[in-house]
Amino acid sequence: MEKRADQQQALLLLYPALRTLPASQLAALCQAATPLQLPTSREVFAEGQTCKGFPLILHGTIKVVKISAGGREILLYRVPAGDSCVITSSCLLAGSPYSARGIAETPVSLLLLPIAVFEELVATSRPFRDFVFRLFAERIAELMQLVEEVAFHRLDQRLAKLLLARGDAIYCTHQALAEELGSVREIVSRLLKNFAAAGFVSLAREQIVVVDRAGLRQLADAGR
Amino acid sequence: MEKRADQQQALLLLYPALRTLPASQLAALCQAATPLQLPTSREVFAEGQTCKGFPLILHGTIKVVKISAGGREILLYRVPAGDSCVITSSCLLAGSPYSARGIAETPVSLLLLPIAVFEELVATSRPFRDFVFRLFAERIAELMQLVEEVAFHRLDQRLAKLLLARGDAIYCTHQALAEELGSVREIVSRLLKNFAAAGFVSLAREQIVVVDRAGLRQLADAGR
DNA sequence: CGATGTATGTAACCGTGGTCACAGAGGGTA
DNA sequence: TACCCTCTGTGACCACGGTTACATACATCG
Repeated sequence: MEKRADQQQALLLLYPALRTLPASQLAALCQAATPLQLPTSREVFAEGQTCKGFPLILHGTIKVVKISAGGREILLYRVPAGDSCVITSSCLLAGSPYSARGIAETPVSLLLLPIAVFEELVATSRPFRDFVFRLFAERIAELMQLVEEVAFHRLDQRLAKLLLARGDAIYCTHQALAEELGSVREIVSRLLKNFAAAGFVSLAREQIVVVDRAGLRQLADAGR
Repeated sequence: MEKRADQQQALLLLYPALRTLPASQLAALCQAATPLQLPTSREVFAEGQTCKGFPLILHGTIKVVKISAGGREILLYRVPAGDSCVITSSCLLAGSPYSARGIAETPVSLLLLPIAVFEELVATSRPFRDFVFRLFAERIAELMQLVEEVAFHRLDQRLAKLLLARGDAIYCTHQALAEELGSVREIVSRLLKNFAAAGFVSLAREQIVVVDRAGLRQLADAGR
């Protein structure tokens, strides 16, 4: 099978933790895993749902969000290729249901490892175990940081930081930025207008160009 | 050593995950661990610090908080006896520094496991591994919930929820409640006054008695 | 070309919650 | 008793950000 061999290659490139596995175990793993393709905007998992396996993401990114009663949305974190969605791991390991929604931000292809396979890997492979722990640790640190920002930082600072993290030319709608921040479109538009007036960015339809990174940086870091 | 035997007893009671260890390994573990006593308000770890070991808490509770530039504080979670501070685990496993502060809320006694011992336990003991994973999973779920609440819920709702979780008679200052919520004393006082006016609670110095749980509940759950 | 849908600009309005500045009140100690 | 310290009450004030309600711009498609 050409296809399957390619898949193994891709897997090893993205997940160095799997490189130390004996070839037989790797083959067994690929055998047992379910490959899945998800279109953009497809819901990967819903809040309150129990979970089916441990996903290894090969292409694309998944966003994990909380949605408020009023329909507002906030991004908790992203899961890019090479990572796995720890919220899923959470469920696997604690047996608790999901507490957020996962949505494919791009077309996504992933391998879904059955729970039994996952548990065996964690038990037998030190690199894989380290990989999983590291994922947990990073998510926890990110989430703690997010709590601090939501609780203590003004929206303009959070928006500035978001823009800085996105590179110099950002192609997305104000609505999308608002959802990432847990706010609403009008406010993001207003703040962006201020940024433009201050010469930090220039605006066009579905496009924000960062002109003065230093200025934005200073705003984002004000009072820390 | 009487003392050491007692310690092992306490450990097994609080940490069922350790019960399956062979006696020899358990003894070695207790041998290698450093017992620590911390007074109330002692800082257990600071933000940005790298970490010394994996703590098993025998008595008391530790609170983990973020502190804003302006000195305001928000509680991320508590670590009671029988748990371990996963933020520490995080650091252990990811090698990253702490991203929050830990403070003893009561007098605390704990055993600090050296990293090597912790890693061996995780590698060899399925119950211990499950225990650690479960801690991670629970913290992540809690933190996601916290993000949602801070981002989308009004302070009166969050305060109501906090009171409900604390039982019928709550002995603490408004300042302490404010710090738990990431707010300030004046606002908590104002909201409590409203609660009292609505007949939900009765107030005295360092004391809040919940009179109408149903009323508080309804407020806390409004719009979900 | 006009029509429709999506993204953006923008103004008026106001509720929540944070800041500041005090005034009392309760409780312990000299 | 007088003193002091902590906790609480309270009012004025205001900034941030969310809501509502439109008006425009821009793009795609029939």
